[in-house]
Amino acid sequence: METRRDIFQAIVDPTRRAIITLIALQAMTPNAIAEHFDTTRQAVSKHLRILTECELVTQKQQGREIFYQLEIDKMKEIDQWLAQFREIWEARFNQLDEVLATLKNLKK
Amino acid sequence: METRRDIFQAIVDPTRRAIITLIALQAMTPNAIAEHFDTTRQAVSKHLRILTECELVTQKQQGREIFYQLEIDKMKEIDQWLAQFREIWEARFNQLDEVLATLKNLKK
DNA sequence: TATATGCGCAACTATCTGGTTTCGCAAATT
DNA sequence: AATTTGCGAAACCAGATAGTTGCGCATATA
Repeated sequence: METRRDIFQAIVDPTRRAIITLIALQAMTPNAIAEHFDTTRQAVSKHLRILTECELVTQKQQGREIFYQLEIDKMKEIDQWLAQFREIWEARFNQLDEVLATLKNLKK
Repeated sequence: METRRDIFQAIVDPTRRAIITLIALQAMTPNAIAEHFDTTRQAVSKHLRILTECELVTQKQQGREIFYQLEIDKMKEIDQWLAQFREIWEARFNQLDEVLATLKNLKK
């Protein structure tokens, strides 16, 4: 198996998804994050390391505290992967639209 | 750790993502899918089982062959999760827009 | 009927995962 | 200067993951 980190690896864990949502709007310290979960700071620290390796998160030191911040643009990579399926949704939607238009014309 | 299957679990594996893309447009048999990868049919079968458990894939028997089809609507769940971040992107885009408008007015 | 083919399931294995506890370092507080 | 606080890194562990091989069953072909 590959051991390389990618964005999908980052979001597979439910705790990690919750962390991402938590820090989406404001940077937080590991301790502050850990308070939101039933787990230790060290466990959160490990999640943050993985998120950092995926470049989904950056840190800025402030005294002895480290604030972790979401690099939200990185989330767009998932959006880009989804694009291929969105095309299919839209194609089907248009097909349905045509069917409805045809039915409408037949009624005339 | 949870053992429950969710859509994120389905897409974390690169082979599984490739399978999803492969069968997005037309249903395929395990053998046909396996031909596209450097792995055995049994391994593909295991992936298909996981995808089925996630309700991302359905099967239809045709003689001794089983065709696996993507339930593309299920992919929308990822899209829904992404929506919260898309809101942030758009909010920032609008902020930028305002800044540009302000600059424009100052020039007048 | 005998043989081919397509398939899922079970057993086994190496590796990855997410968690814990323990530790040491640096910054803040006393 | 001594203690407390915030943090990451390392060692360890149970469980999950993705792959393999071997098997039995059902359908198609000879």
